[in-house]
Amino acid sequence: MAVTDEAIEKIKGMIVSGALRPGDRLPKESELAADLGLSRNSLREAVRALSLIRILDVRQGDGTYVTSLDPQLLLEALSFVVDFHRDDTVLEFLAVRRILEPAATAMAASRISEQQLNALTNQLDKLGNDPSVEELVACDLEFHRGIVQSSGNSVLCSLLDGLSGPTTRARIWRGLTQEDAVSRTLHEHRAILAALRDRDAEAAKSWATVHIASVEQWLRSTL
Amino acid sequence: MAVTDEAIEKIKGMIVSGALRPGDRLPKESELAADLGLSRNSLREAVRALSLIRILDVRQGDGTYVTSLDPQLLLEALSFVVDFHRDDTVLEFLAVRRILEPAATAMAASRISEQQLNALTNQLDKLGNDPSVEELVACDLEFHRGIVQSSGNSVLCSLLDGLSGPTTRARIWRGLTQEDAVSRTLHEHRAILAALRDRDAEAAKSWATVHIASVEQWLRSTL
DNA sequence: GTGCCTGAGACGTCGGATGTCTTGCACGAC
DNA sequence: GTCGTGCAAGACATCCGACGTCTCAGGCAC
Repeated sequence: MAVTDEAIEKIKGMIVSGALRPGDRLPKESELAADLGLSRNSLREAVRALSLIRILDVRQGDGTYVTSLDPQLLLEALSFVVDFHRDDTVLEFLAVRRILEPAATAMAASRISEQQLNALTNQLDKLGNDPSVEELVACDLEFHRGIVQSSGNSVLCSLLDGLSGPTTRARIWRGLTQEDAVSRTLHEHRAILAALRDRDAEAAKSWATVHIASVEQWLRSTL
Repeated sequence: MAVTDEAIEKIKGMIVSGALRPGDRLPKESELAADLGLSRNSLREAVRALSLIRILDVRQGDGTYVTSLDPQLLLEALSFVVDFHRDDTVLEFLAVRRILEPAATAMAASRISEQQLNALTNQLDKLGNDPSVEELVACDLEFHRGIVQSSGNSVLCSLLDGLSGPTTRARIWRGLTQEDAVSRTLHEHRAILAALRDRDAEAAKSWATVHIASVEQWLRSTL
């Protein structure tokens, strides 16, 4: 194994074993390189790789630190990876989202706060009845993110956030080519929100499924 | 933005835009560095970071290539990230798995081949009635992976593969501390397999839920 | 035709030099 | 005494050039 890969594993080991805790500062590059037995150049490759996936946080002029290691932060790297997927796998991502999002919405039904419900309502009201496609899709993302956050599971939330990225483009195409898509989306959002307000997990789940399935069906028919 | 980060973005852009396709070979380091306007060292940091998440594949003495970009390959990086999570978030991972795995099992019910069913049967038979805990957990992983592969969604499959890692340890603890866990697991596996053979998606889903929920419940009670 | 050998090409690693940024401290004005 | 400015140290950012190691292809011997 290359020395850089060894260094990656060793740093990973230090964190997993607890020798380095979230927020801790690493020894300076030259020291750490000497400790691990490699050059500073090679060590930097390892550090850079770990910082790309949000394990380390390097601050020029200051030092290198272990991040909080929150699921949210680490799964952020997921969206970077997901960006690379080509359009022919969008359907698979969408299928996964169709599994997760209704479940998250159902979970949210029993946990969402009045405050959050009002915030979602305001958000939908503000959008009006005839938004642009871009506005609608942005609102769509925000709406679902708000609900999923209320599921209380940060891993689930981050995962959906990462998966939603690649389907965003698909939703924009749909809005541009399918005429009733906008009004249908608005209607479905209202229905989901109403179900949440009723604390009706089953209804919320069903509406969420319908909501995503309609995108999926459209996409499947156009590919 | 640092030159290395710029390089990462530029390489990413070349791939996403299609200028570089899966399997393509990159210009040699010195050339690419010159093209992108940075030193070879800095470029190498970018390449190393992208190879950690399986975007690039560097082969010493040969060259640097774009990987296949399969969902399977890219989500493999997920397990690397997941390794960093501390035990207090295992429950959240397990909750996500409890959503995905039953859904995947249900999908498999209508698609799984006779051949695959027989393979799973053999696998369970080979394990016998009194396996060691380690054997059981290894078999458990293999069993579920086989089923999820039959769901026909490679994104789903890779995602579950990545999520299953951190819960593995939990399952081992359980096997060691809860006496009837082994026999119960064996029984549940048989039940899932029987449901699949009957092409009964609903039953398969329910058994899969029960299967995971029992681990989850035990874990929740011991933390 | 087969197999070994060799050389070119490309990545792997290293050491050092210089630039840039952050931070903390000391000094001086108010 | 307090606040603000300026300097200096520490740490990361970037670069250059050199040498080691590995892979692969082509030539040569059998």
